[in-house]
Amino acid sequence: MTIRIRDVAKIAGVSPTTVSRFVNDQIRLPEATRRRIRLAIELTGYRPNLHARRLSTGRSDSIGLVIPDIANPFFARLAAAVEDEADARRLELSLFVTLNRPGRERAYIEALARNQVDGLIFATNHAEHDLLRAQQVAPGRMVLVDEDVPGLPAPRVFCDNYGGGLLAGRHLAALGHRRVAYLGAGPELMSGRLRLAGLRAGLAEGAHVVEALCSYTREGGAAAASRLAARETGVTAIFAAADEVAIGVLQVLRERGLRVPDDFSLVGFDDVEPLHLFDPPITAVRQPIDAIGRHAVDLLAAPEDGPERQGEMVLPVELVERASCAPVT
Amino acid sequence: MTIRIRDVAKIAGVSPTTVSRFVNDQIRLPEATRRRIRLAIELTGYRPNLHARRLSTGRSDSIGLVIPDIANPFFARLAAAVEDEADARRLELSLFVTLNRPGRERAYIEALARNQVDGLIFATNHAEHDLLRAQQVAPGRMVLVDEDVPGLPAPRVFCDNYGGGLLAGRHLAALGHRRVAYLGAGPELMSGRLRLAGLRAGLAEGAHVVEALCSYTREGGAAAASRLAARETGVTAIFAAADEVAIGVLQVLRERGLRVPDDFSLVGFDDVEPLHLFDPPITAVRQPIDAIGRHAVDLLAAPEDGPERQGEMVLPVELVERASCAPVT
DNA sequence: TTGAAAGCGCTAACAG
DNA sequence: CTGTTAGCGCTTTCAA
Repeated sequence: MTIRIRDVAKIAGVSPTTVSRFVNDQIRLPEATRRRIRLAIELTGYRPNLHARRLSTGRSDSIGLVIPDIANPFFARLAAAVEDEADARRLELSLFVTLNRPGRERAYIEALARNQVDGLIFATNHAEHDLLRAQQVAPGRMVLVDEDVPGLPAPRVFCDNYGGGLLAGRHLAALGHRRVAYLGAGPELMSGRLRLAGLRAGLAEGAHVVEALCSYTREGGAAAASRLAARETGVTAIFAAADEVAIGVLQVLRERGLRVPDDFSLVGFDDVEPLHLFDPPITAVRQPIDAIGRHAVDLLAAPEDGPERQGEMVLPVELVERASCAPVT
Repeated sequence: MTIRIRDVAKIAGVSPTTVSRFVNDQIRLPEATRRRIRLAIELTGYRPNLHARRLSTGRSDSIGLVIPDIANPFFARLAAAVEDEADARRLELSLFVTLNRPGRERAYIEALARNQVDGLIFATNHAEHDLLRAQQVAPGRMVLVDEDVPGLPAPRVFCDNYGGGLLAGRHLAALGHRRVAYLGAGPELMSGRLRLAGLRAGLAEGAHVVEALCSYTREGGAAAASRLAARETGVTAIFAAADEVAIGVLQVLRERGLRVPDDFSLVGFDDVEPLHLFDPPITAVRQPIDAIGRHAVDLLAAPEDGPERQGEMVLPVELVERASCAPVT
């Protein structure tokens, strides 16, 4: 007992075509007819069947957001931005969580290929990119955010990773730090490569950086911090290349009775956690997450082959100074 | 130049029906036939068209999660749990964010009515429920979580709000607090009503609670704390009925040079933020967020009219003691 | 300006 | 066990 478009048409005394055009707002009708159709719709409680429309048009007016983990505040914020922009464009948003599993990443690209969604905003946090590169992705239907997948033909929206590292490095250098630890992703990830390079560039000539590579998670940060503590490195400051890493570091430091900034200075990256309420408030590089999300949706919704479909968009970061960095004594 | 099921069928020398059944895994075929079909699919790169399937079956194998705000860590965690369980059941997840706007809430219920999704997991944080009650919701297609909508015919999954308040109240009572502030939603919301009632019940006979009602947001918490500070209440402890509220409180307290727990004891609710790293580490009632999410999906996926389709599920909470509460001096 | 008719690609009765 | 046939409900070309 579903109401079909032809039921409405019959009642309104017009053809299904006319009702369809009316509903989709692509026809100008005499007021009398408008009223009759409107009435018929009201009367029957007619609701267009989305699946039928989608089959017919081949579009779904929906996009997918592919991220490693929605419980991670960084991606949650990104999702909020994407959702808001998508909603403004009347696009439905599907949430695709990968947990960094290649199988899931492939499945979601597959979903795109099946037209389950019209486009994909894709963020990945792991280095096994061969799987992705092998996939055929229709042009204009995918945009990469946060992290690069070399060779994948899609526009990109990143923050200024190098600039962020640079800001952190200079800040630490100004405080006199000459041995600093880098905790974050390795060079196989663009973000790791760039943040580290920026850090190096920002530090004083001849300064030394100790690398303790880890994933951008609390566990990763904690493990890296433990490894670091086990060695005699002479490090006086720590650059955690993600807030989650900083949290892991903080946990380990606290367990060992080490204090920030007295024993180590610390700077984070992302600035999405309530870092200002921590003990101590944490200095961090702030990512323009909202802008990243908005631009990504923009690119997906932009007219095919527009000029902005190409290339890479790099958004500026800023350093938010708080109380976790002190001059070296 | 899309590959249709009949192309595959032709190549494999069978009927479309057979291919359909094969693809949907609802037929046992001679190995030879299996191979021919598999080969044809491989050869053509055939991908079933989801929209066609959905139109044909009337199902979409997708559910929607309706929440106020995905950037709120509580809902982000809930989303993670829901996503995980949905994925395990091969259900697609649409993210519907309302920002507590009644218009959006209605739109998403509408999406359900249109079969855009098969079911809805619905969380709302505001009191204007008339709009919702007015909507017709097909039975078994919606489950309420986190907050109640009186009169809406759907199963419910909540945490033990009363029990949480009780735990907080007893804890504070044991420390000798006799004047405590409640910061959170008012009685129009089930959570507010129950958490407050629990708190009252947990406190000592004759203890006094000062209500400073506010939304479950940082801003709400900050505003309520400011109002509270402006009055001479003699309060020695604060029960923030959500982590976000506690964060707002902490901000205001810090600005005014007030200290926790020296000047005020503080207990939060949810325990989803990294409260253990705050200054000081915050005591809080912990919600079983993952369980809530899983059960919600369960209920949606459960066979129609199963026994568990009815009624209300209340999941236990626990008190996580940290350093934000001190005995009253 | 309006409508008839032909799909969109798949599934599921029903018949063989 | 396999295939034929008739839709699912909408959009859209094309003709009137």
